[in-house]
Amino acid sequence: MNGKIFIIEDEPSIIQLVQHNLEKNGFIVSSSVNGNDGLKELKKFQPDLLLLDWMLPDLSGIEICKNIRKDTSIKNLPVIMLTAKGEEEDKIKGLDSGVDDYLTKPFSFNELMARIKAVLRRSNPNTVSDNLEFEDLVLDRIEKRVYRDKKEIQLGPTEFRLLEFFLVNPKRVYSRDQILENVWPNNINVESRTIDVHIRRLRKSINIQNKKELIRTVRSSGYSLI
Amino acid sequence: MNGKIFIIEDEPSIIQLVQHNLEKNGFIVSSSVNGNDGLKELKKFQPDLLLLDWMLPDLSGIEICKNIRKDTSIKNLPVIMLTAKGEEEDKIKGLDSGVDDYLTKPFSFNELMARIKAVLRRSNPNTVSDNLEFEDLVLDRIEKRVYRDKKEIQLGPTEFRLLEFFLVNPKRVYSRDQILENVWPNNINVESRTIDVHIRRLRKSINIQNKKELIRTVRSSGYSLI
DNA sequence: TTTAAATGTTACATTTTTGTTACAAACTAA
DNA sequence: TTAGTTTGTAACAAAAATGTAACATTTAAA
Repeated sequence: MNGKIFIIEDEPSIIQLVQHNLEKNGFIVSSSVNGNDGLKELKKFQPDLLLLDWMLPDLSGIEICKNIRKDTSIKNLPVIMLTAKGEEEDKIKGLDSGVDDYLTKPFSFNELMARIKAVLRRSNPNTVSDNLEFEDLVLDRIEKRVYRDKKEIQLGPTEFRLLEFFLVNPKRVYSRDQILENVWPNNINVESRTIDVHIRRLRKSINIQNKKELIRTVRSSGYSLI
Repeated sequence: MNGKIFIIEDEPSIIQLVQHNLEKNGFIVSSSVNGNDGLKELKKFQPDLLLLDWMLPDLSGIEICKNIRKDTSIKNLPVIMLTAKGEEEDKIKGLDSGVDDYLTKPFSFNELMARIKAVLRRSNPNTVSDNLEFEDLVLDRIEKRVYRDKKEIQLGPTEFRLLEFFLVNPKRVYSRDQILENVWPNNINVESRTIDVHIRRLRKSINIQNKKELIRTVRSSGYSLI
């Protein structure tokens, strides 16, 4: 699970509890204790979902939600409203203001988590593309493509995995053993010299004229990107 | 407000109440009192949303929902679960099975209405057109037809599901395992080699002269549209 | 400068993966 | 039923990827 969640809620204890648990679940979380600041920071933070308290010192959650639905840049932001108001008419008012889901306090974190997942599943069906980039090199894990200087490069499977591995920590130097462990299927035995050959093939593939060499050899240590 | 809603619920009094009120609100409604019939009629009816009871004489609502999420032709159908089970763990189990929202009986019609609107607001913008398109390829899910370059193409059932699956995320590369999971009926075992043959058949079918190949082979990874 | 170790480069046999065809079994509609 | 589709798999062909050996070059230390 990954994604960014923003919280607008004036009670610090709730923020703390929710934020801590969300982070434990792999989310990146930011928050604000009032409506006006919240709206501003929200736009900077670009969350995938908003947890919104109804009762706030300045704006009400309802007003905030209506604002969001009118603002083209964040119009489709999924919102879950958290509130002590459990009356039927409150729920209806809340949902009618454009909220995606509605949860009455006190709530269990597990139910909140389940609802967050349900809402994200619906609104974020296409996982965001996760590309690995370094200088003018781009590796698209979804489409399995690699570009240098915006032009596509054809790599063999091992070259691809090798490059993918390096791109996670570009400048880090990896020993041949580390490369073997991470790039080759488990329990397979190849000589360490084999790596050199694949490095050579990868070099050949990603090299283009008038561009600097991207793979650095560190004598007696291994290789890294640079 | 318009749209089609299907109800699977074994208690006639609830069906009657909900159906009547929904129709008063401009929805077209159809229903079924058990799971197996419900699933079949559902596909014919092509609703925009499903109201699903948890406890049914044959299948449970949870099972139905899981079935829906695995069936490519109705995978994205929004589901609201109606149930007497109000315990926290039930809610979580329900939401985790792929349900979009969860409402405990007894509920007011107005709250149901508000939740229906909230779910439709979220899910409908993406589902506007039931056609999947990519370049000059068009797949009509309602009429089950496929066109290339505006001319109709005849596909076998598996070819159709395969193409439908690829068209949801055209450029994404899928492994044979992923394809198997999503395109073949559940709990069926076919060899991964079988996919290759169906890919070949699909290629043959959608290929026309002077047009580029649409299916890309990514060696040791799988296939994608391109 | 000399020497040994490390790394670069190339070629090639082997293995793996994929394409293609054919065929029998399962399924469907008339 | 029967005739026609659809489906899964086997078998072989073709293509691509892989590992290793052999030799060349570079590097760093003596």
